[in-house]
Amino acid sequence: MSEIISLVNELERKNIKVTQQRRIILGILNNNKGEHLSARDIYTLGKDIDDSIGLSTVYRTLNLLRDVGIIAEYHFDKEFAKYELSCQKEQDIHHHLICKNCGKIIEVENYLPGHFKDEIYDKNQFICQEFSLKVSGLCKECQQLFSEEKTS
Amino acid sequence: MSEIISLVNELERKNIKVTQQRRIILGILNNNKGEHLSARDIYTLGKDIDDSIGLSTVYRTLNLLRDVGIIAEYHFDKEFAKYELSCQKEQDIHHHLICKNCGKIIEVENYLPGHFKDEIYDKNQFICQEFSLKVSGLCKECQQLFSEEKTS
DNA sequence: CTATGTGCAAACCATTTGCGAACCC
DNA sequence: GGGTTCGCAAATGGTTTGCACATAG
Repeated sequence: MSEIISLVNELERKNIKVTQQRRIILGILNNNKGEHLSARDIYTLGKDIDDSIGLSTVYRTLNLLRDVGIIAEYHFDKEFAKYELSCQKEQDIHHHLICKNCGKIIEVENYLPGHFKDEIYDKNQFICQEFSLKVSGLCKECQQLFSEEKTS
Repeated sequence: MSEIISLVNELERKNIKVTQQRRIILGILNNNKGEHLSARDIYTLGKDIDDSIGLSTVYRTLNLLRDVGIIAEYHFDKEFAKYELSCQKEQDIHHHLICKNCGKIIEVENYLPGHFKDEIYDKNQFICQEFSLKVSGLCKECQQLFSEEKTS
């Protein structure tokens, strides 16, 4: 995992101090790509590496990384915030299907037409930096549960 | 505004009691289509109609209406929840551009290909009930601000 | 050396909940 | 009339903040 170095470089390039705690948090995010971690998850994982790390530092760091675009923050349902490294490559972009019944989150590929960023700029003069599609509905398993209920 | 009647009918059809408070809240949502109201906004507006209405009733009612699909709940940024009537007609579906600098929310038409619900079902056996696209970036005005900063 | 970051504990605040009274059907 | 809903006030819990100390550069 040498990608952590490029993440640290990105901080330096933005004139953000690279502290031990920030390095730890970036490492955790980098080792859990594709996962959606809460601030508490990251705090717990961080404790294993450096027991003295504080929860407020985790929050402050996550807010900082979000503001400079290194990580993405999601709010699924009424749950608390979840974080993951921002997608660097266009083909890494994915979206989320959220089951209204069991809360499961399924990641799916990007369904949006490639030109949609341009379309948004042409029509609204709005520069799209990030986008995320949230689809709510019923997952395969919960559909079956409901059809069983009806027949019983 | 006779649409309020069809909303009330929808409640009755779902065997949900139609109380004075629920009628008031539906009315407020119906009179503010296209707006994004917070629970507090609705509470304040409701007070003007019936001063005795309680904030917890507003929350309980909004949760109820959300669960049965009559209203949509949004979480923009770190802000608290915002609500609006669900789109009844396909062509009412819209998405949101959120400016990272000033927080302004711009509504735009649905850019997604019409067949995308089917695509999601075919590939993931997931039934799409609702979907919303959130685009973060810079609005026209804030782009100008940034370019002025650079030149000064 | 100095501005910035950190840990702790307390504060914050939108949202939820418990309970007795009020209300809809 | 009986179960649901309401209003109030108190509790909840994720997130933020104030402050004294530690640390990066």
